[in-house]
Amino acid sequence: MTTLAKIPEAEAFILHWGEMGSQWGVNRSVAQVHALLYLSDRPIHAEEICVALGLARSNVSTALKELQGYEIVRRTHVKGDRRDHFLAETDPWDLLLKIAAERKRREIDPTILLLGDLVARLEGRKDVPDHVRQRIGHMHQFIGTLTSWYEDVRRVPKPTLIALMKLGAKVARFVPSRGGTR
Amino acid sequence: MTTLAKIPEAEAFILHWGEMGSQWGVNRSVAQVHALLYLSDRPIHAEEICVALGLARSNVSTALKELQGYEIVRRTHVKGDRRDHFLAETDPWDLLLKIAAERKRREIDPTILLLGDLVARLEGRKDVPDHVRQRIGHMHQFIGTLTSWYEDVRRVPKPTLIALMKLGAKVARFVPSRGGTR
DNA sequence: CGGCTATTTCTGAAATTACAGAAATAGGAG
DNA sequence: CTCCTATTTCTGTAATTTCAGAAATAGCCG
Repeated sequence: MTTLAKIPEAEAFILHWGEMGSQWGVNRSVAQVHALLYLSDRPIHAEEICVALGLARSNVSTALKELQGYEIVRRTHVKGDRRDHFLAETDPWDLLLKIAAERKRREIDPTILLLGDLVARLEGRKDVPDHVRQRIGHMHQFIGTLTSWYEDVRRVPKPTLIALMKLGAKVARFVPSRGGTR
Repeated sequence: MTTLAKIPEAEAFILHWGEMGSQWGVNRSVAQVHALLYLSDRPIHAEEICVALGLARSNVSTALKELQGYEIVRRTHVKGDRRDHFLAETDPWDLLLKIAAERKRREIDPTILLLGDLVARLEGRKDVPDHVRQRIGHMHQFIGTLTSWYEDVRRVPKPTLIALMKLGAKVARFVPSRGGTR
């Protein structure tokens, strides 16, 4: 199988994945390289990725480093070939968790730090309208709540998590003294 | 209060919000306009936004249209002034739900359609490796599961949702025949 | 240690995106 | 209906980002 990008359906998947990436702040090439590896059942070396996607070697190199930063792609070696080969995470659930973890680290954590700092600086200031202090405070709290919820659920074993998702709104029944799904 | 962007803390918030936006695929100016309105306790007209943020009138116009598309900013009118004024959603939770709804509509729904189409085209094809069909199928299913979970929980009343979040991993206790949080 | 290949970093060019100002349009007031 | 102001759309320019190829580095093998 040397022709992944020659299968029109695989190509469509890869291109769409690239577009999705760029709409969510991930470099298009990075997303395409990921999609290619996701569809591959064997480790691929950088040069092959270049050919398959029509990207420059340098960009593929950067993309691979980025994907390894997310821990959704890892290096392996193929016997008798000293080039690095690359392999992607294939479980979509793991993929989501890994991406979430890294984006939290890169973007959410610094945001919480900044907002915390702003809240501290605004404390007891007479020259700043109350509602400004309050709204920055609310946002800080909200993101903090979401984040600790995330930290909580990411430790739940995957099968339990999947079971919970399938329950969907039914979990609302277990909220003390509440009716449930309206 | 005509000096929101003159408060260094407010300015820092607005600038950071803009950066966050661009990391998540939202135009920086759009995010900044939103941040300004979020911090304001009164409706603001377009010209004032331009001055406060140093953006071109045209970009502010585009940004406002975009924010109204997300339904997180709405037009109002101030007595004795025939210019449009704008006001932002102030509840972070509503904000998140509105943004999620719109991004689902714009990006996730089309993705599910595409993947569904690819899955259909790959059905029973002998010239495509099994694992390609399977992986596209898995991704299709996964995104579908996430989406129906989302459709489920977005109907849950906000207070219940907040209570559920605070429960965090404890909800795992209610998953039938599972131990819970490990 | 010298040659060879793989990989990463650097640099200028190409493409994309954001922008300001001008022009066009819309819509109320008189 | 005409004038006047607000708003949106259009257009050329500026800034940013992406990219390919070149140069530099690293690391094996004989």
